[in-house]
Amino acid sequence: MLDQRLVRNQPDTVAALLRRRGMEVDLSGLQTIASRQRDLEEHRSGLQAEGNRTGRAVAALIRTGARPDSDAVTALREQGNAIKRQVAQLEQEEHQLDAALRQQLLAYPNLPAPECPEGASEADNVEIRRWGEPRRDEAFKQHWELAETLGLFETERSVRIARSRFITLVGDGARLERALISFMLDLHCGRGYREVLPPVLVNSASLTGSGQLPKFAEESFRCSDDDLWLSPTAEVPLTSLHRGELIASEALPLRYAAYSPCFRREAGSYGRDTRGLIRLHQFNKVELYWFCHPDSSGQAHQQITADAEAVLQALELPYRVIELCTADLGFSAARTYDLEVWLAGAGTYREISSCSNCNDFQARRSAIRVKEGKRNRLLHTLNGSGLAVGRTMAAILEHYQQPDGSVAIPTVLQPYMGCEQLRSCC
RNA sequence: GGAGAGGUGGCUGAGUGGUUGAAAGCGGCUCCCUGCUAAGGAGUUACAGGUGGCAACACCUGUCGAGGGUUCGAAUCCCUCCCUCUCCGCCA
Repeated sequence: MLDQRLVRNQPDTVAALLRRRGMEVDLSGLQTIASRQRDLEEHRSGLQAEGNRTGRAVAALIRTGARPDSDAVTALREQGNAIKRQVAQLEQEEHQLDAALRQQLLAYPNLPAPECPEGASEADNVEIRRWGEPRRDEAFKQHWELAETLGLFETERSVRIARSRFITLVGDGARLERALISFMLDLHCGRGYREVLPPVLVNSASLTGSGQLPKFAEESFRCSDDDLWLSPTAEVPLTSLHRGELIASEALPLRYAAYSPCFRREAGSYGRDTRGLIRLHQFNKVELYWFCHPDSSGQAHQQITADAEAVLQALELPYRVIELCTADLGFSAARTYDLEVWLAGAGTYREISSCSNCNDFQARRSAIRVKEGKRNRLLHTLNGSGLAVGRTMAAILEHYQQPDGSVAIPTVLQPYMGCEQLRSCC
């Protein structure tokens, strides 16, 4: 959520920053509401002060022996009633303004960081670095072809169970998925992250706190009887893990690694990535999440990205790091690095992780602050996939495929798999 | 799901209509004292919004689970909701 003080005092600055994201907005209406709300609050609290004085005057009179039904007391009571009526009227208007203000503020995305490269579309994203050597061979198969030979998942039968864009992993496929999850969690926990296994159903307040609501309701599956939603990413429960809290600065940074299944409607992606593990309504992900001091989130962003890269490096999968330009930033992010893994079969780099600094955007929505001496400040939050598990499996299958149709298991995964390669079993 | 109990500051826990934003204790912080340690003494210690000030800070309003209501005045009375605990039932 944007800082309403910033909107009130410097609407032009805010509008200019939103313009960098490609949004043409007129904030004058919002500013008017914010200013009126403040004026109203000032007026109302002054009246309430007067009412409080009236109440104290009654108490003083009664204490000094005046009868409760005496003229002096009656007069004060009427005065109190008159004030109360005025306050009630002002409060009603103020509540309406509060609600309108919050509703509008919640709909605006985060402001891009100054370092975020300007751009008009994803074509303007900037490649930062590459790691590893992509394997290129026209004969390479795509991961779903390999998976079919190896018997790793069921496609048609998954439609029977749920519907399209759901997958059922079986045999070595199921085992490989589980191995990847364990491996990623072990790696991150060894590097200082605390493991979390969060609820998969989350309430509306949690989705609002991390930025999915109110704008992106159509992207999530909803259990409408209960004000619960299937979480689209562990970022949602992790943000709300500390929602409403005031945290001692010595406790920061808090770093969490959470495995969770993720559920997304993928509205508007009909026909894209219809085969394989790339785009599903349900997928597994290990998510990294930081609550950090507002002065150190820039550094933290480099670190969380490096932590996600560590997974790809350990698996020896070639990838590149892309910095998203202002036009391609997610709603809550001020700055984002995407990791794109090389898919040898598809012959292309595909997003496998997104590491974002959300600065105080989610912290303001979720009221998460740090206590620093006498002062309280909103802290900063960062999130990064470490990694999307299904896409990691796809990359492994394509990168480690052998001419004989088998797939080698990366060395670090072998203890988790109990084998060195996947072969057609049946 | 049924029956009961309860939600007060960082924590424990008083408080049933009038300077109670809240006793007391613990914890934290500052200072003093004592070779060190232990112990002791004094003070201080909630959050949000707003106004003024360069600032330290001062002042106003709100907040005792949330939202309504009664009253000149509510932590305290009434209503609704949420949550926690205990017992029973059900269940992996």
